[in-house]
Amino acid sequence: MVSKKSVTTKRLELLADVAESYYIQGKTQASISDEVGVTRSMVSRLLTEARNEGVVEISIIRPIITDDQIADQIMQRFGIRNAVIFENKPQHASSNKTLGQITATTLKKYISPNMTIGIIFGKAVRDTIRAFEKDKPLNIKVLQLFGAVDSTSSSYDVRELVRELANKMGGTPYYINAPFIMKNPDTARELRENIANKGVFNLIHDCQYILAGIGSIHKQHSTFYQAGFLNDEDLRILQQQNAVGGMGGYHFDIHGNIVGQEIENRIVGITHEAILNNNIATIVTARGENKVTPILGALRTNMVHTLITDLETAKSVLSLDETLH
Amino acid sequence: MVSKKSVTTKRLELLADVAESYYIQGKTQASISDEVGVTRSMVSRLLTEARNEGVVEISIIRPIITDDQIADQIMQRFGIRNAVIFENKPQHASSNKTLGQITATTLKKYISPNMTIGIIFGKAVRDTIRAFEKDKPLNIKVLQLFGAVDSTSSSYDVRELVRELANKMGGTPYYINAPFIMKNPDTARELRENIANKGVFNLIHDCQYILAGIGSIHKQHSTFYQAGFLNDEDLRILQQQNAVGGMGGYHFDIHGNIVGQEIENRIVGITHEAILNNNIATIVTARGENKVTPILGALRTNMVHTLITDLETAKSVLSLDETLH
DNA sequence: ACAGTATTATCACATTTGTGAATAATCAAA
DNA sequence: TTTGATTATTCACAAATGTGATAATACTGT
Repeated sequence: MVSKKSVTTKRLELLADVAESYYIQGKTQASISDEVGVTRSMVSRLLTEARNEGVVEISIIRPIITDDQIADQIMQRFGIRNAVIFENKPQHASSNKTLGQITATTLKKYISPNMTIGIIFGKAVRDTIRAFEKDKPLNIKVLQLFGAVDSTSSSYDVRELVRELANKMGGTPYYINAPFIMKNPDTARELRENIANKGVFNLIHDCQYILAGIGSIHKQHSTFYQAGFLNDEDLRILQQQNAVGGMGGYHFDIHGNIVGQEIENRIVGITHEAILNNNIATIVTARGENKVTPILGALRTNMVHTLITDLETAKSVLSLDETLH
Repeated sequence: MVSKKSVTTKRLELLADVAESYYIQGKTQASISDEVGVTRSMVSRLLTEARNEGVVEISIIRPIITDDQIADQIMQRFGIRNAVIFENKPQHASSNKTLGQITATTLKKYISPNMTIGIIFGKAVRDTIRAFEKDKPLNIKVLQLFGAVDSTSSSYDVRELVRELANKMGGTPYYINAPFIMKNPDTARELRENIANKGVFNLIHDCQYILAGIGSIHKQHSTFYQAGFLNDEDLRILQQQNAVGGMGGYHFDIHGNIVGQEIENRIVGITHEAILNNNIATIVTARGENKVTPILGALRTNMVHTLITDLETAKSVLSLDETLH
């Protein structure tokens, strides 16, 4: 029982010790050979063995490169306040993960103590929250802006996201205790006005920033559809009204007009008017081929403050904008 | 806009390129200097710069060392089938994380395609699932064995855990759509029999393994209490009956007798009888000072198949067992 | 205990790397 | 354009590392 495996483990320990002395503590192989009690030559050989055995893990952290020219173009063309466009690095990392990282970094620049921010969920927002690194507690109120209780089939739980971000910011989460969409507009209104949700809806007026993803309204790409938030009928209605995408509960067409009002009425969450009235800065994060049209629509609504995307997507949005004016 | 930051970024890119050539591709500094077009001396200096700037991240992966002697003692003393006891490494890593890793590894040895397994949540189980590394899809049914919908204040979401493990095993999650505990035993029974949960409860009979954490019943340590699953009154009842710990919905005293039956009756989940009858192999993972007594109680119930813990805890359990026979 | 195998030590030498100091090139701002 | 300041080059040498060949030692299984 102590035979074969035990020897291997002991060896791995030795390799780890030697590797740590060398790579982490920066000792010379000669000094390590003294401490460990083997030849210096052997230390050299142990080090290569350590790397072969996977005891040493070396990773290179590449900077995220932004393209400020294209960002300026986007800002000017659509009259938005800020744009962050990062270059895609095909071989190195997942663009979605990078989008999350750079969105998290951007968000961090915006927030300051005691702020109130809201989140409109989506996969990019999830990636942002995951990439967000905790540091100083900032006492920030993090509001869930749309209901979502039944995330059984979804790949993320909205409450959990709100909680995680609040935790990382050293703040407080505020949930909406309701489903995303109801059958009846009256029920939706009732839930918005329900005492359990009163807190969040009152706080919305204090919101300085909203972190938002953009949703597609095609079955194949819509996470909201896949998560069961929207059903076939809902999508059909939206498509009929020429919706090209949405942010949480409201939708817009390619010209940036708000459409699908009757869907919005049935949704438990912040209305698009609230965002316009309160002049909240909306930070929008999205990327990918199937997000080009939705992003263009969103930019034209004049509700976007900051757009964060990758170069590929940004270029497509610009050229699509030129085609469809 | 392209000035200062852009230079820095360019520099970081260079550092990353050089570091990758050197550390990852294993090129010599001389050959790198040719490619990049700088002096060889400069390459040497760039490499140290890269490490100082945090461009190069080196980590040493230490083997987890197990103590098979103590494991044998535990197995013999309590008549359980397997025990994995790992040595604590004070300086190197969090023991909780290590517990998760070794539990995940052990679990991986047990499972094979098309199995059905159940999970009884807890912090150690969360850490296990987080540490579990996805590889071949095994088509495993992962059952949530206890209800839990209102995890607002909890640091983990049970559904999410079930989903994540199922995903990592390439299988299917089965949820219990109910709260953990009800006020009324009849409501609990009703929920167990409810069509929405029928699926899970039927599948329990196919369960080969259960991954379980052990809960404390003291306010300060009980995650279930902190998560609002159990309230003051519940804990009081359990303490009155000399409960020392629990696994999901059932509790036991220091002698391994099942207690708190009326609490168990109000809980929506698998009963302790089901586990005994079906002869399911229960893999228990827990560690820490405040888990010593609960672990001892659990071992004495004869429902534990495998115990995974650290050396410190294992020793305490053994000596406590000698004191209290 | 012993043969056979695997591992490490020993030694010697070639490569590779680190570093100081002086010089040259580059760059930003006046 | 000139001037400081920063940054890289050049060169030379010391220090550290990699590696082959052989001898010594440790380990395994019978």
